[in-house]
Amino acid sequence: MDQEVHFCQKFTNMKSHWVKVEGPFLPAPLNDSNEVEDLLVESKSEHVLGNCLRVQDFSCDFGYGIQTNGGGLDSNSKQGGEHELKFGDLDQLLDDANEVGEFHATNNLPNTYAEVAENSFRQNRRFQLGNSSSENKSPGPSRIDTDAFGISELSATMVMEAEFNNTPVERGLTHELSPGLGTKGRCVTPLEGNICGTILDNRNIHKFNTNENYIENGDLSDENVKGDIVANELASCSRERRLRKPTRRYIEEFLDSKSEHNKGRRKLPRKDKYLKVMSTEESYHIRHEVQMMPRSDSQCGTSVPVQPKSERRHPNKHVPVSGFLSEDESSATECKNVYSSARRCKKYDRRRQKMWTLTEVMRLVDGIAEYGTGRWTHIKKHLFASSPHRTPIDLRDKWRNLLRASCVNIQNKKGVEGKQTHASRPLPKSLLQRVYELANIYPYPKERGPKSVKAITPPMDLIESNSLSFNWGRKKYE
DNA sequence: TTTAGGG
DNA sequence: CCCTAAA
Repeated sequence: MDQEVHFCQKFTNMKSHWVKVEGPFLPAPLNDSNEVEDLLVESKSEHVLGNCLRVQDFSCDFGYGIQTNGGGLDSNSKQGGEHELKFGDLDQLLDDANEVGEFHATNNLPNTYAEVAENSFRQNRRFQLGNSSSENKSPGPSRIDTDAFGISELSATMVMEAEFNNTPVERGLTHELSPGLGTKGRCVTPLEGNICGTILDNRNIHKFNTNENYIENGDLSDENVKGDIVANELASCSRERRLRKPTRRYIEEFLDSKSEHNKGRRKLPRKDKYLKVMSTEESYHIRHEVQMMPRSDSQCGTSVPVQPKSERRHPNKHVPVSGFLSEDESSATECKNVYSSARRCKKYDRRRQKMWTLTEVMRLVDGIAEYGTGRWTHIKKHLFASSPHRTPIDLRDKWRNLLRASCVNIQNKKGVEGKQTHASRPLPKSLLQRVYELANIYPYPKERGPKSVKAITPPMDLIESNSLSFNWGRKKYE
C-alpha cells in the first residue's frame, strides 16, 4: 500500500513537474492501474481505462517514450527535411543519455528527463513545435504542465495531439494495449499516448498517417480489422524503433576506423534489457541494421571482443597489449594500431609478413642462450613481451631458420641436410656463429640429440669471423 | 596448452 | 607463417 501511494504521488508530481520527481519509479500492482489512469486522465471522462493496460508496460517503456515522443511530435507538426535533422539530434541526445547508463524507467528517471529536456532546450533550439501545436490543440485542463522545456513539453503535446486527432495511432494503440475494450475502444489516455510515443518515430508516424488515409478512404470498414492492421503496424514499428540509429560516437568511431584507428569496439544496438526481449525477428532486424551501419567490422555480425593479435594462437594467455615501446620497433607502434582491431587483423597482418629485425634476432638468440630451445613460451614471455606479433611459434620458426642460415644441419625426414639459404637480409656472421654455438649447446630439435649437431663443423667464414662485431650479451663464450 | 614438424 | 599431431 505504501508503494501505491508512493507511486501515485510520484506520478502526480510527474504530471506537474516532470523534472522534479525523485526516487525510483516503481511499478504498481495491476489493480492499481485504474488509479494511475485516473490521475493521468483527470477530466477526460470519455477515456476509458483498459484494465489490461499494465503499469508495468508503461514503466517499462517509459524510458524511450521520451525519445520517440519528440519524433512523433516532430512528424505531426512539421514537414520538410528538417525532420531528420531534428529527430536525429533528439535521438542523439537520448542516446547520449542512454549511454550515461541511467536511462531506465525505474532508475533516476527525473534526472534523465531533466537532463534531456535541458539539453534539448540548449541544443535543439527549434523545438517550437511543442509550443505551437499545444497552443492550438491543447485541451487545457488535462494538459500536463511542463516546467521543463523540451522533452516533457513534447511528450505532453504529443499525447494531446493523439487524443484530439483521434488518429489511427491511438486506435491501434487502443486495440493493441487494451483489447478488452472491444469496439468502443477509444481508450486514449496520456498514458497510452506515452506508450504510443514509445514506439513511434518519424517513419512510424508516417506509416500511421498513411494507414490513416487508407482507413479513411473506406478500404477497411471493420474497426477491429483496422485496429489489427494498425496494431500490426505498430508492432512492426515497435520493432523498428528498437533499432538504434548510429550515434555520433558510432560515426566517430567509424571515421576513426577509416583512419586506421579503429577501436574494434562494438556497442550493441540496445541495452541488455532490450536484447533480452528481442525476438529472432528483431535480432534479425538489428543484425541487418548493424550490417548496414558503416562499420568496418560489421561483417562480424555479433559482438566480438577485441583480442590482441599476439594471442591469435593462444588466446588465453595474458600479454600486455598496450604500451609497446620496445626499443627496436617501428613494429611496436604499428602493432597497437594494426592488432587492436578484432578480426580484421587476423588475416590482415599475417598476410603481411613481419620481418625480423636484427634486434629481435639478437634477443631471440639471447633468450635461447638463457633458456635453451624448446622453451619458446618462456622466451616469448620474458624477452618478447613487448612484441605482441611474435608468438612462441614464431620464435621457434625463426630459430629454425637461423639454424639453417648458420649451416647447422637440420636433418629432415629424408636425412638430407639443410642448406644455407641466402636470406634477403643477411645476418651478421657473428650472429650466425653464435647461432651455431648455441645450436651445439641447445640442439634443436631436441630429440635428435647433440651428436648430429656436434659433428658439424661450422663454415670457414663463420670461424674466421670472430665476435668482434657482435656483442654476445650475457652469455660467455670461449 | 605447448611444442615439434611439415608445408 | 600456417596447420596439425603429439606430449
